[in-house]
Amino acid sequence: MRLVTWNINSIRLRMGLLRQLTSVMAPDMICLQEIKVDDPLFPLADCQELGYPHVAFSGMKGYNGVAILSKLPFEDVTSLSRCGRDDRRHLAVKLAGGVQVHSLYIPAGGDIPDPEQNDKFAHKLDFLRDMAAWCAATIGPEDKVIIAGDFNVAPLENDVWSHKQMVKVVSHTPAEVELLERFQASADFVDAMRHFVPPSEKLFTWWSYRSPDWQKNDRGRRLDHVWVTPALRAGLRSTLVAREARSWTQPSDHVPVMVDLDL
DNA sequence: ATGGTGGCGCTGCCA
Repeated sequence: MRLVTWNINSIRLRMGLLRQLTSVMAPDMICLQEIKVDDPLFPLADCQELGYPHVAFSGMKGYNGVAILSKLPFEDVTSLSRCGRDDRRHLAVKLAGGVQVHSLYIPAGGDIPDPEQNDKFAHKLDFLRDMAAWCAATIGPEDKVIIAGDFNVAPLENDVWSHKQMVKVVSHTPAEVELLERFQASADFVDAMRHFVPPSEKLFTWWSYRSPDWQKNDRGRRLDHVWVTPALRAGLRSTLVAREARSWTQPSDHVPVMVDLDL
């Protein structure tokens, strides 16, 4: 099974790029984040025309929103609310055979890395705690679960262009990294990308819109992740970051991340 | 130290 996760930053604006992605990579499943469209306006027919008859989506007007496109049939579509908010950041489906696939969009957290001064950072930390508690309570040791999405945290030193210059910048602060690790430990998740790429190697999935020379300076971060439970570890086959997508016409600031695995 | 860009949708909010 080939799975791709992508923060598309408006599905309606980038339907053409989604088509490009499907023709280049031919994924069986696509987890999308930041679709930025209310459910009644979701381009369902367009997604099905791309070869994905099974589509789940949970959107809202203007912000957030997650979706799952699939060639494989699924059931038990669940839109999960986190931190008592209905902000459309977590969607789960179940494939035949019981494998769960989740599309997740963790809050970015604003600019100031202090929960006392910044409600958005407090929300991000709460969201990470919520995920850890929920996974610990609902995922058993034999369960096959894939959680993919924009986690908005770059945990390792080589998940950012400069650990030293980023350690006080939201996305790479110790408080977030520690809670992301707790979330990861809650179901003993395997980081599928780092399963193949050693931690000594830089690996990014996002480059800011604010640096026009993003290729030259390469000041990226690895904000997008695919995690699998131990029951799927032996099935992991390969991973790829579609870095070239950052140079597509009118790109998202995130690029697609692909993982091949046997279920 | 600062400001830099982009999407939504029409005013600032969010990333």
